[in-house]
Amino acid sequence: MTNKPATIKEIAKKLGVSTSTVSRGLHDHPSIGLTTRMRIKKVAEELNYTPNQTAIFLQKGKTFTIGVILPELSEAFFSAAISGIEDTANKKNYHVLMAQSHDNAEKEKHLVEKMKSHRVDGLIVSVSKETSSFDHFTNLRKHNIPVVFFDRIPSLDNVHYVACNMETGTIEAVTYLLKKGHRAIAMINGPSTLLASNERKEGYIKAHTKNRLKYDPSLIASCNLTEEGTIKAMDELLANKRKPTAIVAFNDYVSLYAIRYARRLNLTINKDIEFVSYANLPLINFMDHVPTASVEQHPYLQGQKATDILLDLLNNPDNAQQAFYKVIIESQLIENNKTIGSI
Amino acid sequence: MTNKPATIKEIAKKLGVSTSTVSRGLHDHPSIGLTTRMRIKKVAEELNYTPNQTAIFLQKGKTFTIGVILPELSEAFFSAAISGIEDTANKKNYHVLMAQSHDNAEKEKHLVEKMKSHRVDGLIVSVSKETSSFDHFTNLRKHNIPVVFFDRIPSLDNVHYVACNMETGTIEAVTYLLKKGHRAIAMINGPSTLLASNERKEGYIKAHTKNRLKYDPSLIASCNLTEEGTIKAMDELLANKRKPTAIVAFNDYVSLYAIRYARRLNLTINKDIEFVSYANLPLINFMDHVPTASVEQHPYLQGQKATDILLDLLNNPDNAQQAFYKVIIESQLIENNKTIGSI
DNA sequence: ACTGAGAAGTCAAACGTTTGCGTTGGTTTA
DNA sequence: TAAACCAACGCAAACGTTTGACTTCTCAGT
Repeated sequence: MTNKPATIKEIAKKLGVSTSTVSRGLHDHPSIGLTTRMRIKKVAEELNYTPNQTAIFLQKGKTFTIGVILPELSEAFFSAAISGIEDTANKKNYHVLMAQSHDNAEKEKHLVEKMKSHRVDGLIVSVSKETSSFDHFTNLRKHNIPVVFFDRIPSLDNVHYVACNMETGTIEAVTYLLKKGHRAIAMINGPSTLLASNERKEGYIKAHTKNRLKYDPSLIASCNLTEEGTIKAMDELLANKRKPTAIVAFNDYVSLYAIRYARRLNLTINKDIEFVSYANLPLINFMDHVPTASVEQHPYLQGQKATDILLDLLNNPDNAQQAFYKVIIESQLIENNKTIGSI
Repeated sequence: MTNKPATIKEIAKKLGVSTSTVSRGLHDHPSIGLTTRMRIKKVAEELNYTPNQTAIFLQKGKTFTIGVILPELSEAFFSAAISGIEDTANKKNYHVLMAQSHDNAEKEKHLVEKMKSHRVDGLIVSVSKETSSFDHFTNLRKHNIPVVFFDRIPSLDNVHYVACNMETGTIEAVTYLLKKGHRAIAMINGPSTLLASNERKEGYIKAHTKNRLKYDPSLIASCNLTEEGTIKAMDELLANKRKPTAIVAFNDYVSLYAIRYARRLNLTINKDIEFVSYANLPLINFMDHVPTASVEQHPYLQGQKATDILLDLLNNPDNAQQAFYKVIIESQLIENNKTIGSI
């Protein structure tokens, strides 16, 4: 008997009223008398009634669900981001349908289809590394499904996005090192295909010119973000005529690879060479030899903002087609306060 | 025109057939002629038809969606687990509706309600630390919503779960230390309310008796898993008449807190005192002073298994009420191969 | 030429809600 | 006292699919 969930019909029958009355009663519609309203709610309680959302979805043509497609949940950055998404979505009674592309363009395409057929109200996406065509996203506009991108933004005009400006953080980082007296500051950058790499480079250059120092291109090395790539880049930089005394690394991992390698070369961290990096991973707190500072990219905040934007788009559909949200979160240099220090 | 998604009705009208024909045609029902079937599919393609899942849900009384409630996504363990859940669910064309309890019992209750009204077909749960009453879960049985727990299992009979057996891993860990010559092996355990704590304790004891050593209760300290708690436990253990030369810590974090504290006390890691721990977090690879081994709990695998079980339960509803899946994954000691070592 | 059997479709109900529009009675207004 | 009004509720359509039951047509078998 408690087998199938109770419906509005049953509670209507039990009270000898119509289903419409029950529906309105449950929603406190003014045209339903107070007494019947109470009786309805009482029976609903007794029968343990919970509205069947799928029916409501069908009827309203909305699902109150937002789809999230991101590359890889196990990356700390993304799990923090989805945490932000989830929290703010839930606050507004929206649900989150999540899926990972595993950085596979084909899979990403499929996921978009799935989300579409699931009739998500909107989509939040951080695109896969390998995605080169964005048709599956632009097509969504025809279906009136707004999309908000975060962090990994497609090179498209007319999209909503929130991203972190790496330039300012980089300027901070380089300036921080300059103030500490470093003059030969190198950078291990990421692949030049990434927007984020360019921002870093720009920041690096601007920080130098701002401080009336000339920018030395040979102090910037690119790498593919793997450990081997990092080592290559290190070799390249250390072989330079101007041997760097500080290095800005693309992210905390690259930085840790580099530090590990530097120590293998018997360089003393923070004496022979100092590191600054990006991401500000929590693991930093447990380590002895770490970058002295790290540029925080606020993944949780990015998730929050992206959700805010999407929800706004959903509630004011007119906004979606004309103006485009381009929210830039300023990255921020954070010094690592090492409780132990390098003993 | 491409505004609202195309429906089965429109394609029926366009072809001058009935909606049922279209529906059947799209599903390759034998009673629809090959030619019309083709025409149907062609028009569907043209109109860019994607079935409205919410309508299907309503009609079938199933949502092909599984709900996942877990404490905290930002914990590496859980993000790995949900990765496993998501991947296997997607493989079978199920969707994942995710939510975090943030270790808050009240919130967890709410989430269950939400999942219910969303008519998820089933639930995968890792219970919050603070949950003491499990009614909101047991009630689900009345609604025929199967639940599979993983990792954090409620102390209930008649539930499906997959968990990692900490006992074997602990035995391995202690034996590992014994073989290395340690005789005073301590343990920093978690709260005794956790099943996982008991398993660790059992393993600890069994490892000793197996090796014909007597078990010394004063070498086991409990802590609340915070840094302060860990320090307290360390103080307690180090003050013992038999000063431990090795410590098995509840998880990698506790272990890192303990190591940090030990170093502050000028103890040399791996000489004065050695650590072994649980979780096998990736960050271990980057650190100098780490537990020499760690018990892997296979979060991804747990997620996979839990999903497999749930899907089986969904497709064979009779299974759900009688037999209860109790899948135990053996934990496994993994030595940390430090590429640097403690210089 | 008649029956029976597929083949190929159609009809309509059902899933659980919501909502515009009607329908009641009863009370106020002029 | 009739016209007007309002509170309180019922009717039925609609959302997009699926599916059991029914219809029509064609053709083979006798």
